[in-house]
Amino acid sequence: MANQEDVFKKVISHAKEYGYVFQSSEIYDGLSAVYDYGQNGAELKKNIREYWWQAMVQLHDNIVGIDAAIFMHPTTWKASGHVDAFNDPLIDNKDSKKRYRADVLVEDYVAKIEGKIDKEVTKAAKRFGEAFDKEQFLATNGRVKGYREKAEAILKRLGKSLEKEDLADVKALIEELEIVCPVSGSKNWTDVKQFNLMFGTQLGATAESAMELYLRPETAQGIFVNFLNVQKTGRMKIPFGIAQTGKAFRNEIVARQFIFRMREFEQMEMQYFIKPGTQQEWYEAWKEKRMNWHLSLGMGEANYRFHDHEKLAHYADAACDIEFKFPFGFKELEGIHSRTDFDLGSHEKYSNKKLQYFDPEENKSYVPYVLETSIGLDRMFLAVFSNSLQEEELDNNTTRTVLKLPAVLAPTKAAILPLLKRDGLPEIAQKLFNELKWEMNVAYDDKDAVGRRYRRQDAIATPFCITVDHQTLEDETVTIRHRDSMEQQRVKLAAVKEIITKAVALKEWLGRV
RNA sequence: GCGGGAGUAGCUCAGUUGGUAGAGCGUCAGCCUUCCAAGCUGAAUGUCGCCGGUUCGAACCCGGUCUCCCGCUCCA
Repeated sequence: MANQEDVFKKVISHAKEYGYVFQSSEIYDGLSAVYDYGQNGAELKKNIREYWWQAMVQLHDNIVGIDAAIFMHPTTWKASGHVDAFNDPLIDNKDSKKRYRADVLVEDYVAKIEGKIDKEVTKAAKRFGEAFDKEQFLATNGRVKGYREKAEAILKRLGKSLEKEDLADVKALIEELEIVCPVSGSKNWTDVKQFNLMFGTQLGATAESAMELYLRPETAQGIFVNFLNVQKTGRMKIPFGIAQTGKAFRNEIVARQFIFRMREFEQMEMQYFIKPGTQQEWYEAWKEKRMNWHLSLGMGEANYRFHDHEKLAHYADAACDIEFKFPFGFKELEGIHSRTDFDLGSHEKYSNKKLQYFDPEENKSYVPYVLETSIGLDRMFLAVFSNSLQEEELDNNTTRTVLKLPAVLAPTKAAILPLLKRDGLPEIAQKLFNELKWEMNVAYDDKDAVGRRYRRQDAIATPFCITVDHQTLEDETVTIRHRDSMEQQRVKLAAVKEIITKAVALKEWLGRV
């Protein structure tokens, strides 16, 4: 596989060809950045979700899971900051084709003015030496006063226009200030357009009674608004966590790279409620825990790295990503954020409900701090899938395409194959198949030469092939053929169930780290 | 949203100066075969992304549109 682009193309076509991922509504030319999971993809996705859920909820006695609705009260998104922060006025420069946030352009301009003020101050300070009184200088110096008044007027007008959503005036402001594009140096601007990253919809059948709603842009708020419900009914004591998986929706300006950035996607999140002041230690603890979860799948330590956020979001006092080496480079897979008491505190304000925890040890109530781990299920799918797809050169000068998904995640755990379609072999194989299907997803295949059947299973990631041959008739043994090594072992027919069950068991994988 | 590239069978792709569409692999039915895709026979599958235009005639030329990939931008 020559370059990254080729690898990624192979990933996409393999995903389609073997029933993992299809483009949404393909017969109608598809829908931009929306994808469906096929018969194998749905299984893989479900298995990843379960692997996460079991690691977080089942294995932590202080973490519980919920399933909140996608629709939430509109005020939720005011409290969370999304109504303000997910609304960007954007403007393009026609010459450089660069896009900017219109408000940022203006703010940068103001910053320049402030830079001039600082310069004057520095100059004056030099001139006056010890006797320099900065406050007095700022208040009395004519030039500085002019700068300050101009800056204030600009910001005031910008704020007012944004509030009224008067985008034409924002553009007028940019033109009046003669702001130029930093790249092209031209003043050739498009109109300012408002981009709302949240999908709007309506609750209620008639227009008059309808209530404006948003499809949730993140699942986290469903946890925060249920904080007290879960804490009280579950008798939870800090520290404790609430986990959730579910769909979220973002109207991305540019949604690309297959299922990496979709408009509709699924998150797996856990919010860990802690005592204020302990966030640093929990931040470190969860970084390690989450990295271990990834490493348990055996996809190679070198494919992961931490990336600290330099610019923190409005709610966070520390944040990093776990990045994975996708076919198009290292990209964010999971976020670990110390969210402080921003969310619960904000919901307290907007709802007028006390969202606090009474700590019996401290003998007082407080708004807990929150440590969040948030992973994109679809991204995890892409990480596992793209990393597992391999083309191997074999000794006999052929290549095989094999999808080496971790066995615990594989859609089908085993295929039962009679070596020949006669001599009573299919009957034995069928019997084994009927027994195993109560335990796991298994497949039965008696078409074509057995080698070809092995390769078919390789392509869809089935980790084990159980072959019934003539020796089975004599001593009740079968062979288990391993996907990754292509090696076979002969085992008692009666032992097959236990061997496979153990090999795909949670403990076999998560228990390693 | 801008720029570049692309869209023909399930997948990968041919298709000449415009003359009514092909290959390989795969799939299906059967034969043959005691273990790693390559044996034999037969079969199915395309409004050539979509709409319109030019033409006697369009997969091919022109316009529009949709979708995908790459770059820019954005990314809680």
